[in-house]
Amino acid sequence: MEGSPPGRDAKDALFAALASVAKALGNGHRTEIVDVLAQGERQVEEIAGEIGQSVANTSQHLQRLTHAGLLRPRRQGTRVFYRLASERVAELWSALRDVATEHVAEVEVLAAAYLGSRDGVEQLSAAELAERLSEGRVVVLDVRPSREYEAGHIAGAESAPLTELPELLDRFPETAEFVAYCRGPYCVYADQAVRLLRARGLTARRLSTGFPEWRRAGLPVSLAEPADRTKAAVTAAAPPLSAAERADAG
Amino acid sequence: MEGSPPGRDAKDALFAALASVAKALGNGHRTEIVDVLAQGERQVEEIAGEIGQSVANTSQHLQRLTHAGLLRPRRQGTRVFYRLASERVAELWSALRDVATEHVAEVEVLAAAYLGSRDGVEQLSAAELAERLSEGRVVVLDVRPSREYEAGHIAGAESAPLTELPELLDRFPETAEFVAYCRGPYCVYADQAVRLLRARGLTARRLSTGFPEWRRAGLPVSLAEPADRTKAAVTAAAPPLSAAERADAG
DNA sequence: CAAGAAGTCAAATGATAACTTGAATAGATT
DNA sequence: AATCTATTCAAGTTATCATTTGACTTCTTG
Repeated sequence: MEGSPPGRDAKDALFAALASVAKALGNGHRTEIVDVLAQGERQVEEIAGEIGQSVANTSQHLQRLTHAGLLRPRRQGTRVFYRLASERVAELWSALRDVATEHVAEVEVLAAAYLGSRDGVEQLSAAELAERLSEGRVVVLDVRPSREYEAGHIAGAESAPLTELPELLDRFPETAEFVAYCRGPYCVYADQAVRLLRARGLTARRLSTGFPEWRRAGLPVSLAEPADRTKAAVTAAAPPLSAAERADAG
Repeated sequence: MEGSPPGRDAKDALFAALASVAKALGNGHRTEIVDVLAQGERQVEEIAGEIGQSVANTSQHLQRLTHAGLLRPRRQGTRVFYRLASERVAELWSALRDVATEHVAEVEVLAAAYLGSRDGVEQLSAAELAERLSEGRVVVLDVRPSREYEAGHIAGAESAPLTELPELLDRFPETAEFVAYCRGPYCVYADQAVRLLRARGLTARRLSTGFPEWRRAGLPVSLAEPADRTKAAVTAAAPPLSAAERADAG
């Protein structure tokens, strides 16, 4: 081997640092964490429940994500709330997910295995939904846990967590055109909601993406007051999601 | 531990598959490869030279990137040309780089160590350059190796590889406003060109990003004919970059 | 068909990652 | 101060990764 050109070590170090961010995302549990945190901040135990891992292990994953610059923790008493470091982290996650969807054939198979057959689950793009919404022609159902709805939702959407969905249906005319959405393209709630509605003979589709993508696209939303201090206190006072609520969420 | 909720394994498998793409980018040499291939296709030995690694090792990295869906190889005789699987892969790389730049403090330090002091190297955004360019007020210098210029460059730019830059300067008026660009924000060529020009008392700045970002922004470019077959033959017939040309490129 | 060139494969080694378990903080509550 | 709770730290095990070396395959050229 001939001698390395000058700057080789510095260049390697620079690119290794750039790659460190990808490394942090290079684990299924950690991508799941980012996906959850794209909906809003969470404390360690809640995240552990979402990803089905021990608290200790989850804590280590959270540390790695934090050191990689992807998360920003916030202490409050004995609790630590984690959130994405910025909106661009959510954009990075979307870009990653889209490339994987487009170029990794395996993803399609695994998505079908997780979400169930998508035969009867017709999709709708954000642009299409925005148009129909402005014409008042649809009933939009946010099927995420109610806490996520409260933190922010598509303007005009109704909160309809899956468990409560059947009882809520009386409110709407049978001829309504329903659109369900949840956390993102690989969130099961929306698929399940559409299947439930269609099984009752109603017209229903799902938004192809989720709330974070909708908001980033600059489409109309209703957000919780950005008064962080007081809002944070309220959030902390609320009970964490029950095991039933968070189990198997996507 | 209580039993896992149904769908947990399937969900883990799905997110692991999504994370596999990040894993592929989670190595400095592989991010360097992606950065190089964002300029156009290359054969294995050239890539090995660019990243300063053995051909065998480079080949393995290329395999990993390919299996992750990020690259698409093309055989031609005994040679194998690698290219990015799609434009979105380049977008993913940009998103990753931007998040790292924004949130990893270390990057700034390492960039300074690699690129040298940026005190005298003023930057210019793509939007600013586009405006000045349309008014004909600047001389735009593409300081990448000439082969990359030929594959595609900013409309109106002159090819000025660093080694030839000094001799080319006679062509331009001393009062000209120079803007240099190369592969991306962490490409050394542009910084070196700006320092060289300024040392001669000329007015020079660098484009803050690089050619791939310019093209993706939809700004005006000159591209080699997209007649892939014939063009590929021509490219293959051309000699690979010399060690001097590719050494220390960024 | 033999020789050469470009890539890939396979085995071996040292380094890093993921998860579990049990202990240690740090702030809240009594 | 003593106790409780949420989170983090530390150690240990098994698995995966990066790199080198040398052999192997495949296509081209004489």
